[in-house]
Amino acid sequence: MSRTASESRHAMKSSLARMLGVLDLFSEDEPVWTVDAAALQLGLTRATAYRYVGELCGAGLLMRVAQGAYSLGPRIIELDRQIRQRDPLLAIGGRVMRDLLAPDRGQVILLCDLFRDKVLCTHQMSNGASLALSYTRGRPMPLFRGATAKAILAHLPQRRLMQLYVQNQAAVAHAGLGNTYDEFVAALKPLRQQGYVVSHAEVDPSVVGIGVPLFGGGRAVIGSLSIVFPSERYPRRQEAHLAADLQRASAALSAEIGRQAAPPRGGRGRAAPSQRAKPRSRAPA
Amino acid sequence: MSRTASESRHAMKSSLARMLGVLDLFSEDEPVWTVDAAALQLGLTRATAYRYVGELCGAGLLMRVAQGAYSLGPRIIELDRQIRQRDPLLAIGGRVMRDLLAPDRGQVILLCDLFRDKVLCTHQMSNGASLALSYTRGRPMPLFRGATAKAILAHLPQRRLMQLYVQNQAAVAHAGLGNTYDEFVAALKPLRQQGYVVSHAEVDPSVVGIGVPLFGGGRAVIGSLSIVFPSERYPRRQEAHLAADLQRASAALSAEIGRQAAPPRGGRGRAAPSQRAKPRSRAPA
DNA sequence: TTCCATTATCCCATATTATGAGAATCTGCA
DNA sequence: TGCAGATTCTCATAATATGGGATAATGGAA
Repeated sequence: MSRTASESRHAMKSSLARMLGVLDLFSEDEPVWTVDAAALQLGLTRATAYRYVGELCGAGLLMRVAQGAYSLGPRIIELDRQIRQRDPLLAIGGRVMRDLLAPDRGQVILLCDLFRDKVLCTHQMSNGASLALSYTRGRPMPLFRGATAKAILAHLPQRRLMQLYVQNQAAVAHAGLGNTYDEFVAALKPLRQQGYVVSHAEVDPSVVGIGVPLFGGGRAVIGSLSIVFPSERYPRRQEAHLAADLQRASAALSAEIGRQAAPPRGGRGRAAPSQRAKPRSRAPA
Repeated sequence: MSRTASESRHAMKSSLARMLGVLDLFSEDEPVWTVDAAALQLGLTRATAYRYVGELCGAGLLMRVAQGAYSLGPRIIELDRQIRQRDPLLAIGGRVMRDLLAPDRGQVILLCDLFRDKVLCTHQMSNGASLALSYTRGRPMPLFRGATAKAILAHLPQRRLMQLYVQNQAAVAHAGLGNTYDEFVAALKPLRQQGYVVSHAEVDPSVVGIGVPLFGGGRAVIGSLSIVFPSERYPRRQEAHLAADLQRASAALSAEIGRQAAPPRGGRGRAAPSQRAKPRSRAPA
């Protein structure tokens, strides 16, 4: 493992990753940054920090709101719209999600992604102005509480579970998922086998949720699909039915997604990438 | 200008920019991409394309939805929420925007950014379910039609106007802003001098809008603030009043933003970056 | 199950390109 | 008008991104 003499400074992330790290600085507490502050925080040179910020501004991911003041940029909003409009999951899942709203009992349908050891709600659907949930679009939630989260958790591969456990021992215990790794795994097993998870007021009081995992491509979980009721209107009798509906929806989603990916073939297959004639004008150098 | 022997391939954009270019591929028509297709489209090697996509997935800006299928990722949704929650413009402008909704006439308040020769609506505020506008949050709109757009256009620096003109001669003419550059500039002058722009059904039929520019830091326009009415409820009498209100709001916004940026000083100044004690754990190297 | 077409990762020498230090310039507020 | 801070430049150097192709994983079909 002889590394000539580099290390010392950067945690050997590629410069690409280092630059994207700038985006992580912008939090609810500190939504506006100075280039110098960012440089300091990330251990970058002033020059480099200016270069990064410059690039990111050029891409619209950052924006200069005033002299020495940068914040997240408009491109993010544009990209978000692109997702709302054409996210493949939503495109496919839209119908099935709407179907689940059928008998209106104040329920909300959530489509969530697994992201960085967190659950992130990416799409939300309801009949009207509905119950105030902690799960808001775009808000990362912990992976250990609530049906939405556990539906994912229960299907994570061993390796990942182990990592998660050692890094979140306290949270796991606090969520009642066991005081040892073995207990943790044992607690998840029935959830995985059952194929769906029901939770009562684990995240928000007076809220009941049913969640099922969502598989992308092969076997890997990429998120979950769940339905959430205000507990006083929760149709307990139909729990199994609802769960089955969710599972069916999830399966349809996974299948369809697999199909979307398919057609690199030249035939009639359409959908995917399909490099059009490429008329983009580029300086021919 | 001797450049040893590089050029030929990349349009001499930094690798950072090249990588971010991947994000631009995802459009409404093609929301899912194969790595190979992306490589082809952008003129990248397979290896490099995989590296870029890998990085972007790591940052959550992209996501692998299935084998060989990538789409925009959840981090974008998270960042968008961060903006909705804490965008400095919105944070400051929230109150003034709300005030403008006071006598409910079905109006909508728009906060837009200038972005890449387009107007991009970043925040939208209304009383209830309201008129269907072409201006949707995150949708880029042309710079030549509508009060929202022209309010920005009228205050762009000469250089920028010239560029814009040569690249959009047809659009300018079609918008009735002149058939020569001089006419174009002449058409904008009164709008700039008046300080606000009123438009009738220029973007959507039966819609009237009043827009004022928004200045960031120094003199540069960074966006616009506008109010939009269904034309049958438009209070023509109060046009001047409304415009003045908007201008006041805009001025307040600009001023406050300038303040936000200020306090790199150690004193009582708070707000901005303020590198806190920095307890973040980093390998001390 | 086995096979096949793709997708994805690895490897490593090389050159491209990002980097850092500080001077020079610009900016906007007082 | 002046000044402090913000931003851009310059350039030599080292770091590291690149590319080509071999290799390994993957998932669907037979």
